[in-house]
Amino acid sequence: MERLAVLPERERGVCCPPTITVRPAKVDEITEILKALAEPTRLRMVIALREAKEAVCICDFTGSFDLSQPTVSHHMGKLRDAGLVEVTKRGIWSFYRLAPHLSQSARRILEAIG
Amino acid sequence: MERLAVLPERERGVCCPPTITVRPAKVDEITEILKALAEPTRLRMVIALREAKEAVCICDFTGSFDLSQPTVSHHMGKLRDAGLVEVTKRGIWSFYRLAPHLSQSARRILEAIG
DNA sequence: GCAACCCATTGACATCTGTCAATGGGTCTG
DNA sequence: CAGACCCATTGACAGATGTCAATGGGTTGC
Repeated sequence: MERLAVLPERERGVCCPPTITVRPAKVDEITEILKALAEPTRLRMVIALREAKEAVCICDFTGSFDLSQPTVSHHMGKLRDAGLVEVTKRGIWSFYRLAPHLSQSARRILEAIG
Repeated sequence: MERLAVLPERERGVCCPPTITVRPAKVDEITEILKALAEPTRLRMVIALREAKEAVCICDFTGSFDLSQPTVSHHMGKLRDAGLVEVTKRGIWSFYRLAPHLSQSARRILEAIG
């Protein structure tokens, strides 16, 4: 009721394009980060890496997630493509951690989730 | 180099499942929010609504985004399904605003973007 | 050298997603 | 009432995405 009162007055055929202050490049950057995180497995991976004291290898995730190893590897690759995680190989293992130099956007989003 | 030193020691065949502290229900909730935002058009819509003083109608977005009206409506429907926006109809217009009672997760993510 | 192990890539497949044209419902003006 | 306007839904289609089996490369231990 009272809420209707604050609706703007409008005239037929006249629209009011909203002001978009964000630069298109930034929209794309944030979208890429959000796309990487908008999947349950990848979200759990990132949260786990955020909490982890040490780097985590693929076999650790393969053991705890109910997914095949290629699928786990595929998701980690997406996170890597988005620049959110970093890999270090030693011996037969690939150890992953959150990227140390994340953009401010990425850092803020990672802090906001979970 | 020095980074290798902090890699955990591992034994073949023995993996260390990472600790997942987040509840599965919360993972799903956050994933749904991120999925809704992980698209350029919807991200711009949400940012515009966040900046807007007044509610915004579909025709406003249709005018400024280079997309057909059904597509704009489709994206707004996704934001509505995710509970991020709220609609009030008056006359021939549908006015959208950010949902007034967002979950804490949603609020934190919305603050982190843009 | 050989077998076991870890991991990434490829190929294949079903599902999801973004887009538009067409349509129809609802509302206002003349 | 008739026409113009705003919007949501439907149907259709191309492209992206998540998943696994199969494969191969690289490394370690025997």
